Amino acid sequence: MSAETATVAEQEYLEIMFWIEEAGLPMTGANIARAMQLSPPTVHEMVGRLISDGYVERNPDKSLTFTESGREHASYIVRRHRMIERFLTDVLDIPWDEVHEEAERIEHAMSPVLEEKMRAAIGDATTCPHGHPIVEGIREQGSLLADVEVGATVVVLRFENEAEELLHYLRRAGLEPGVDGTVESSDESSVVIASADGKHEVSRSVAETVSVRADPAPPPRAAIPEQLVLSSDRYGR
Amino acid sequence: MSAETATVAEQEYLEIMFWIEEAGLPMTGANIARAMQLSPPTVHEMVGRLISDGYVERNPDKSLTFTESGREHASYIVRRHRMIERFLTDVLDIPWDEVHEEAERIEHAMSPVLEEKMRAAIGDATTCPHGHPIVEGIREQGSLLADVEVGATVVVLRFENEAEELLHYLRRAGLEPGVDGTVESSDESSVVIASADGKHEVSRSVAETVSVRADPAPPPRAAIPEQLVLSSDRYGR
DNA sequence: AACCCAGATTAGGGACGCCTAAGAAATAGA
DNA sequence: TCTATTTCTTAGGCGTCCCTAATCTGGGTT
Repeated sequence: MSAETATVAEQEYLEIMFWIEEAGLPMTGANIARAMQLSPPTVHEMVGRLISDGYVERNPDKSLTFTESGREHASYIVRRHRMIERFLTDVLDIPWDEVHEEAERIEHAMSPVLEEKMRAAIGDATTCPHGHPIVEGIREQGSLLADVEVGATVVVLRFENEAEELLHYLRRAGLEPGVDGTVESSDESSVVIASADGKHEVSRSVAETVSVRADPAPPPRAAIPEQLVLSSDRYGR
Repeated sequence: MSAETATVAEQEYLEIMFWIEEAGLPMTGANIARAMQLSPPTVHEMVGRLISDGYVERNPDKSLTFTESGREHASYIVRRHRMIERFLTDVLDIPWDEVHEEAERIEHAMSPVLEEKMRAAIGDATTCPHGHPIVEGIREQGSLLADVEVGATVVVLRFENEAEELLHYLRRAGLEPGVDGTVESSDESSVVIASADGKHEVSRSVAETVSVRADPAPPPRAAIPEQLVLSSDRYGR
């Protein structure tokens, strides 16, 4: 219950936890450890600090919940991260599949003045280059590309997983937020979107990390898929 | 003799040491401690690391000297710092008396890609906003404003001390690199430059931290003044 | 010669963030 | 229900970077 300001490491935890919550995954130590590639004891220790700093609470079932303050902090940090990504692509012309880790590093070294100037420089952009909202409350739910039936028209909303390897793959496939077209095929191995600038094929597992606006829209998924899972012990963001 | 890359802290030491050397002050533990506002034992310990990493050597008289590699590293870091300052003023429109500390923070969090893009964004600028060279070998020696005789014409080359408080003072006085005029008066308490846009008055002690091109030029100083000293136990940069 | 001083060095800690090893608890399968 | 797997937690460490207290050293002072 102290902390004038969260440390850099604390901010990184809050950021990851916000992603986990947003993705609908259970906010647990194990999931944080996987997402951050850290050992469970390390995460356990840090979660303890986050609790004593009043950002997080432990539920009876051991899962974690943000406090009011914690969610606000986390949300602010994540939105700032996205704003920086937008700055890096729009102002500095860095490819959108390379900005996530860059933003990760510089976001903890910026003064409020620099942040303000960056915001001014990106104009009225409201999403990060991967389609996530910079401002609150404008997130369109959408559907997962993997669930859309053949023949439906789709518009790519965003990429739910920002692991750089995945983004490289998506960029090579020619997909990015805003791309629109028709689902030409969809089977166990891959999904193909046909759009004005050609066909875009991605593996089915990757299609589970791409949110789209679809018409007709598929029925909502009963259970949220583990969109973030890169492998059994590795999540992306 | 290891270190694939210097740690953030090591880089900060190398940076300060480069400034100290450039200013002609003896490179000693005591001076580093004063410049960085750290305790002598802390500095001693880190200097030990810099030595074992091959950046620095200890002379018989206890003073320090860069190795070839050390000076290269330090020079690179300092020039990158100045490039970032230029980026912050020219691209993001941050006042030049606020960019030093900002650059200090973000310079250690940038990838080579970001660095390249920043360089591209500043165009052909060759100095930082305080007049220091971004590229090697273009440093004009100049004279200290405090030494220039009344009536001489002067062009401000650079500010030798980048302590933010000093920069604020200089900015309020309307001085910045490139300003030209005539020394209107110079006494124990202050120096006044008259230029097209009005008169600029600075205290004599501050005038000892301002390098100018003067005509006629004063004779070179026998001993270099402690341009960096802010107070007995505090140096600026 | 006894002294004083700045600077260098040694000794002993501390906070933070990370780890491995190993035990405890809970959940899921068979 | 009983075991197997996963998750949580405790214990004990490590590296980096910082600190205070105290001692050592090489010059100058008086």
